[in-house]
Amino acid sequence: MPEKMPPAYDHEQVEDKWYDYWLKEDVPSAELDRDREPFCIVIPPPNVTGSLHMGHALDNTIQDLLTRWKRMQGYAALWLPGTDHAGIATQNVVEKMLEEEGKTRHDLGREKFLEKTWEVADEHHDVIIGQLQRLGCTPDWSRERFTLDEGLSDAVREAFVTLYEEGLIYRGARMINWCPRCSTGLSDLEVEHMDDAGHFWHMRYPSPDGGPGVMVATTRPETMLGDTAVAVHPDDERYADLIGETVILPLMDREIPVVADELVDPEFGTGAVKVTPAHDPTDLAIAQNHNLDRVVVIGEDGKMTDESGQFAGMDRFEARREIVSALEEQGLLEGIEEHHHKVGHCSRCDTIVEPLISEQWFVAMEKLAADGLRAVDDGLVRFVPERWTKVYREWLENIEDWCISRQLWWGHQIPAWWCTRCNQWIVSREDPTECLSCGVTGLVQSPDVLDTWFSSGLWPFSTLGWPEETEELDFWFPTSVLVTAYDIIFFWVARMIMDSMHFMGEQPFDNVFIHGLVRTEDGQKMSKSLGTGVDPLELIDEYGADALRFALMQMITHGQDLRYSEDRVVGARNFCNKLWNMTRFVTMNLEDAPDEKIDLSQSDLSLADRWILSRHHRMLETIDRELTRYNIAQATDALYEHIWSEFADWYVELAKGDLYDPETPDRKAITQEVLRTVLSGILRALHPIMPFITEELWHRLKEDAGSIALAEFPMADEEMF
RNA sequence: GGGCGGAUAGCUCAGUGGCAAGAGCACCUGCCUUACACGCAGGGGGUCGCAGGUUCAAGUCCUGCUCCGCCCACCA
Repeated sequence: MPEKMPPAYDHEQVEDKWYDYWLKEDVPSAELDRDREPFCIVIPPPNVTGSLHMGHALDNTIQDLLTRWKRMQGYAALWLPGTDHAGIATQNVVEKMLEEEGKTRHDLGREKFLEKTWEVADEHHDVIIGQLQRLGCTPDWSRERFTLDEGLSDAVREAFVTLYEEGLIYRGARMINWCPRCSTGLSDLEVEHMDDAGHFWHMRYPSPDGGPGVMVATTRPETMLGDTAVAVHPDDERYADLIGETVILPLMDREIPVVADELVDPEFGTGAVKVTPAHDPTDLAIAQNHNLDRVVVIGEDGKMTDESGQFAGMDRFEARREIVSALEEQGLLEGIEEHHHKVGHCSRCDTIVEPLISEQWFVAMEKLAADGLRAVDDGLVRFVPERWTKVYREWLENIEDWCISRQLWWGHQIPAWWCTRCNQWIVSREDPTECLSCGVTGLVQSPDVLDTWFSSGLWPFSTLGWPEETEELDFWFPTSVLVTAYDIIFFWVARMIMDSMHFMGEQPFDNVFIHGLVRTEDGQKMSKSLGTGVDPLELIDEYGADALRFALMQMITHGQDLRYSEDRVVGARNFCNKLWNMTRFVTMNLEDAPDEKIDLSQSDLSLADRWILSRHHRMLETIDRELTRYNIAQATDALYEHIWSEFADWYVELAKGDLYDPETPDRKAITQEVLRTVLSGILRALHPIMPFITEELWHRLKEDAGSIALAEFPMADEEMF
């Protein structure tokens, strides 16, 4: 006899027990079994920058649900877990910790700083794994990976060297986004363009003969110190006479030419553009058309360089103020307008980025992008919902080369060594001890590390063993589905597809299921720093993991952001209680059930029996159909509706008549069989969403069934009835 | 400047051209009926953003517009 069930479900009595049981029973482990169909999901590796938020809870519940569902259907289902070192993000977290002690990373030095970062990363890793387990997630822990572990580092090196050998990675001086605070180059994606309130300063560059010269307008007066020309549109009649002439650059007393260039928009500002080739991408393009000099006036530290005359050494924004007042004193400032414009900020530390010409490593994107486009054009990768394909396409069609080197410490150091004698880079799979050309020893490795997304791009195959030709790759690759939010389609999804097409010759995954972001009840972004974040663990403590999972799965929409509301979790907790009490009722009424299982297909079923069995079948079909289409909320709702409105409200109520009538023992036996059959089917179907309570209730039901064998739980590929 | 998404009950949202538009929460009225008050039975509440059009039939398809949100882009 099972112990008596209390009248309310208490998740705390259940959850840890079953997670330990799953580990003991090896439930998460995926067996490479060629007699079964492969199914594989690789986790979007959480950053080891902190703990998991609601978005992770959502994303990982979906993956756990899909994995459990496939596992129950008999697939060789692998959900491969891991974490991401998250280069710049983690480095920033550690730098902020040091800042509180009044230190910078340079006070520690590279080695000590990395030691500290490993400590922080390990700590966060353990928190993250604990959180996934509390959530009930069952990825195959024996295959867990980290983007900085040995195997993945080998994969990174293999990818880098191969691309270099193919001429797809090159080093060059190009204009990039520079964060003076992080003191590193950034990729275009790592810059957030924010609509900042600024000013539009109109200033006059007079003619050498003392004439009026030309009026230019700028939002960044400090760059004027590096001007080497003024540009106007070739067809702009206002300035026709000036083209080919020169003007005097104020404050620097430099004579600079007026050039004509199609890139100038005559409608904007004064129609005359000050040209600062070293600090603006458009200006650089103009400079290249006219062979203009580049004068670097802003350094990597965000301070004015020695080329800045009297402003040398000033912070760039201090210089801006000083220059404006200096121009004003000289009567050359002819107007200030309020001006809202997009200003690039470092996505990690919010500092205003500075466009600089810098020597960096780049990935040439043209060929890779073509491969990436082919993947969707040939239907190798399918986005769900389909509309994201267009977003993906448009990004790839307009892509620029990718700056992959970072002047940071936390990450994969670039496998390139400088030979001072030959003045060339040696890029190699093995750490070279001497120059391959001249044999000189004492080569120095580039101190730079790779953009963190370089390693994540390889994730779907590096985690399965690439560049080794492993059995795992052969069996599980391409993986089945990638589950992620839309905000990293460019950063990550696109790069995985390109890399996979390039290195593996096939797609990394057949489907990409894109979901939205979890927002607060009033639609704000959830953010720890804004205090709008909700900690999934607190909800699990209060309502249980199953309630949280169920609520999240009910809220999923296709690529639409979802608003989190605690009411949903309360509702899901109530649903758990309903389920608990349904099972309590059924087990109480099964105590005197016959020892022999009744074959319902040979029984004289009542209308109610036939109705609930048919509804039950319909529900199972709906689940399968909707999950196949990634309509997770629809599947979840179908369960809820069937369990509560059909089974509990109607069948269980109707069953009471038969159960309590001593005159009709045959009827009662059939009813008992139907109750047991439908309830066990419900528990199985619900298990991928609510694994803890269903496992508990299943075992209670099974115990109660005595000698009658129920199909093994949670395997559902056996006969349901 | 380009692109995308949304606008359906007080709130959050389902709704895959066709029975009288749905759910959860909230609200109202009864019920502690021995599985469950985290519950049961019942109820009120919507000109489906606006204007046209296609169709026997439109919340659903087409066109235009309004408002909200997001993404991309080197307009100084």
